[in-house]
Formats: sequence, C-alpha cells, structure tokens
Amino acid sequence: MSTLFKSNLALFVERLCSRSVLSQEEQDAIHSLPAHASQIDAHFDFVRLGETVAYSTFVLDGLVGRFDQIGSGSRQITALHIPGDMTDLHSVVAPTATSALEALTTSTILKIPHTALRAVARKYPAVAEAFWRDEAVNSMILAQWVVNVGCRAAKSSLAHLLCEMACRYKVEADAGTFRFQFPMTQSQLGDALGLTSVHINRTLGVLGGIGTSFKGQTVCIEDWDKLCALGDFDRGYLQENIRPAQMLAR
Amino acid sequence: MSTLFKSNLALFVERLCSRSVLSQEEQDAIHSLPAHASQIDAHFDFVRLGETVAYSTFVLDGLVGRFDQIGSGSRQITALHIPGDMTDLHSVVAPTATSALEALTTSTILKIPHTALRAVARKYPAVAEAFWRDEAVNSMILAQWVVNVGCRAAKSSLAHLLCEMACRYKVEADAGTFRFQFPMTQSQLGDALGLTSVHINRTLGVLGGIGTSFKGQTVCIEDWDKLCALGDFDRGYLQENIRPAQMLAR
DNA sequence: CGGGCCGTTGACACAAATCAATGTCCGTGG
DNA sequence: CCACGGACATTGATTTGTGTCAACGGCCCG
Repeated sequence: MSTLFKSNLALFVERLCSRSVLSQEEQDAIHSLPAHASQIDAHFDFVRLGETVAYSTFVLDGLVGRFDQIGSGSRQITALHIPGDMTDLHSVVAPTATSALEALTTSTILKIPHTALRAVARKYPAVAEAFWRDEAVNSMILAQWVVNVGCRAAKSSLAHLLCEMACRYKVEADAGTFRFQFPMTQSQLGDALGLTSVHINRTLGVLGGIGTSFKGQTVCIEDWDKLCALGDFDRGYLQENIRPAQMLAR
Repeated sequence: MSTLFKSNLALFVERLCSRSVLSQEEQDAIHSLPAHASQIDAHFDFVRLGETVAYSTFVLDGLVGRFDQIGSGSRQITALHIPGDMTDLHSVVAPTATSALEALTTSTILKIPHTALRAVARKYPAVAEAFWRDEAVNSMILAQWVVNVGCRAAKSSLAHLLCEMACRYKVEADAGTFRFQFPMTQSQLGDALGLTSVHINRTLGVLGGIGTSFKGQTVCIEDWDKLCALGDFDRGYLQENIRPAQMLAR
C-alpha cells in the first residue's frame, strides 16, 4: 500500500464514511485500491460519449463536468464534480458512457479499475452499500438539477447552483461572508443552467444586488439567507453527514 | 413462496435480468421477497417529501411520478415510473425522501421492505450489483431529463419524451404506426417538461403536423423517424437489454 | 505586439408564460 | 332526464424572460 495512494484515497474514504458506516478493515480495503493519477488539461474530454471504460474516476483536484451534447450543437452540463467526488462510480455496472466527462479546468484525477472496485464491493457488502449510497446522492443532486433548469427563473436557478456549490465545497463563513474559488466561466455556467453566457452575465448583475458576486472565479456571498431564499435552496438533498443511529441499527 | 407474489415480482426479475446476469437461485430469492400490494388513487402522494420510508415501491399498474415542489408553488416531475419500474430502490440506502411520489393515475403498487431488499443484496452480491445497475439506468434517464428541460425547445422536448416512453413501454409498430396508452394530462406533461399546459397544448398541435397525436390518453406516432429527429432522440441511454458477453466475463 | 478567450453592454427578435374566455366531456344529484 | 359543477382541452391577445446578433474592452500569453 503506497503512502501516496493512501493519502489520495483518504478523501474518498472520508466521503464514504460521512454517509455510511465502514469498519476499519473495509476502510483499509478502499485505501488499498489500485489507482493511477493523471493530470488533465482544461477542456479535455477524458471520457467520450459512447466510450467503454474499464475504470472509474475520482477527482483529486480541479473541476469536472458531465456533458451531454444535442444535435443542434448546444451542450448541457448535467453534473459538476469537485475534489472528493467520484464522477462515474456507476460505470462499474454500466461501463459504456452515455455522456462525456470533461475537465472544466486543469484537473488531477485518479483512475480506479472496475475490477478492483467490483472485487471490494463483492467482498464487503457494506462497501457495496456505501458505493450505492454515494450514487444515490448523485441522483438526488441530479433531480434537483432538473428542477433548477426546469422550473426556476434564471436568477433563482443561478442562486441555487451557487448555494449548492458552497455547501459541497463545505465553505465556512468568514464574518458572515462565504467566499470560495469556483473555476467556471460564465459560458460554462450557461451550459450548466441551460442559459446563454450573455444572460448569465446579466443575471450575475442581479445577484450583485443581493450581495452575491462572482468575479475572477471567486464567489462571494455576503447574505446567505437572501441567496437561499432567491434560489429556493434547501440543502437537505445533499445528504450531508447522514450517518446517524438509524444507519448503525441495520 | 406465494404464486401471486411470484407472478407479481416476475416482472421485476425480468427487468433485472434484461441488464444483469442472475443465477436461478438469485432469481428465486427475488421472487420470494415479501411484498404488499396496494391500490393508490390518482393524485395521491404515497410518499411525501421528507418522509422516512421502510420499503421500496414497485409499480404493477398505472403511472407514478416523482415530484419536486418549489417555493413558488409550481411542481416539477423529475421521473415517470411505469409498470415494471422500481420507483425508489435507492431508498434502501437513503430512506428519507427528498422528493414525493404520486400516482398520476389510479395505480397498483407493491411495497417491498428495505430489510428484505438489503438482506438479499447482502447475501447475493450479483443481486446487489443488479440493483445498483437498475438505479444507474434511472440516473441516465434523469440526466437526459436535464438535457430535455435544459436545452431543448418545447416541441423537441415533448417529442423526446414521447419517444422515451414509447421505448420504455416497449411499444411495437403496427403497420408503421406506434400506438400506446399514456395516462397523463396535458398539465402533467407540462409539469414534467417545465412548460405550461397551454403551451403543451399548442406544441401538441405542432407535433400533429409530423404525424404524432395525443388524444384521449393515447399516443399515436405515424412517423417514428421524424419524431426521433425532432426530439434528437437516441435510445442508447435507456440501456435496453444490455446483458451481453461483457457482463458474463467479469 | 497581436490574437484569443472571456466578460460586458446594447438593440432587437422570439419562444413561452400569463391572462382570460369558451368548449367538451363526464359524473353526480335533483 | 336534465341541470349542474369540475376537470381538462382549446384558443386568442398580450406580456415577459431569455436568446440572438453584434460590437467593444480587458486580460493573458505566445
């Protein structure tokens, strides 16, 4: 077990343990998974549509987007993955990609072979369950994404996305202000929300009016409650730190 | 093992076996799951937002929608479930509902306790994997739903939905025409696509122009290729009958 | 110095929402 | 049997949010 890998995968173990209960042995088994780190340039599609992959990808650094392309050429981002996320754990059970994965900014990823993931899931049912739960959370985020692009107005939709990302990045308030790096262009934000970059730009202007700014890839939220209200944001769907008693008693 | 239950759950086994390889023993274990059938009236929410459930739901008959409600009162349907679908297998690993489940029409459902589902998943890793795969397909459908409401125009979006449902219902062409029952109102279609019922009505008029009609809850598609082209539909994401050699060699 | 990429702004077009009225069907009760 | 009410479908007039097109400015990087 390489120390390097152990420290890399520690983030993954930590993520799983935030929602599932794993014994030391089970945690160690995940630490020991073989993993191959690689750096991906911005805008590079490291999984293409229709491609059959033999590994799942864990994000160590950067920002990864799941892209779906439609005939007319416009692109829709259906998921964003930040450090600590598995982008496609489901590829273990469905290895042919139905959407592409692209690094939105220069990113470092870890490729973990399906064979190893399947082996650990088969040996430890609790690990299989933790994987399943992790994917379930991704589905919940995706369902909220549908709501966001489906029936919220642009400013509300953008507010919701910023709230979600602040939570997922576990941003802490500094004197009432939440500030974090968010390396997306306005055009990419448009692809995520089904809007044009022009409209994103104007909508950011509106958010400025309630104390939320996005300049130079830095989000700054001065009034969290107001942003949540505008975005109709309820963090419940993120299932943060759901590992209480009911999980132990199974 | 009751014959009644066996015939009910046979649909579920069939579904799982269309994408996963299960031994006879594993199939029998699913057949033997305890299940409680119940009839749900149209418009009744049988799982409410925030509720913690102890069972997953299988649709025997009717049509079930997954609903998300936003502050302003408008509703967004994020998934449709037809007979043969599990609506919330993921509730085994995340029992607190982050969206509601409602019968769109009078429906018959089967409630299967989480304890039983978890037990069979723990005993048979291949079953756990089949469950996981089934959920992965739901995620792929959800991702397409994002694309649909996010960046397609109304007529394209509606066309895509009708194509998807025709495939999921496994509709066969009759003299080049696909015809099937689809018990949704125009208002519900609007909730699914993030459009108003008025606009759905007008858009259905447009689809009439390319030989697709929806009258009296019956969809009739005279020109499949044209509808697919309009909806930019590629059925690949539905993962129909993905159970070939690569799955056996694992 | 020059060429891209990104952000910003304005004028205009258009798709879809909204508001409102009317029509149709169907179940219910007088 | 007919009158009524409610849910759903249909249609028209108008408004509005967002897209499109276009131009310009800042900035980084080669």
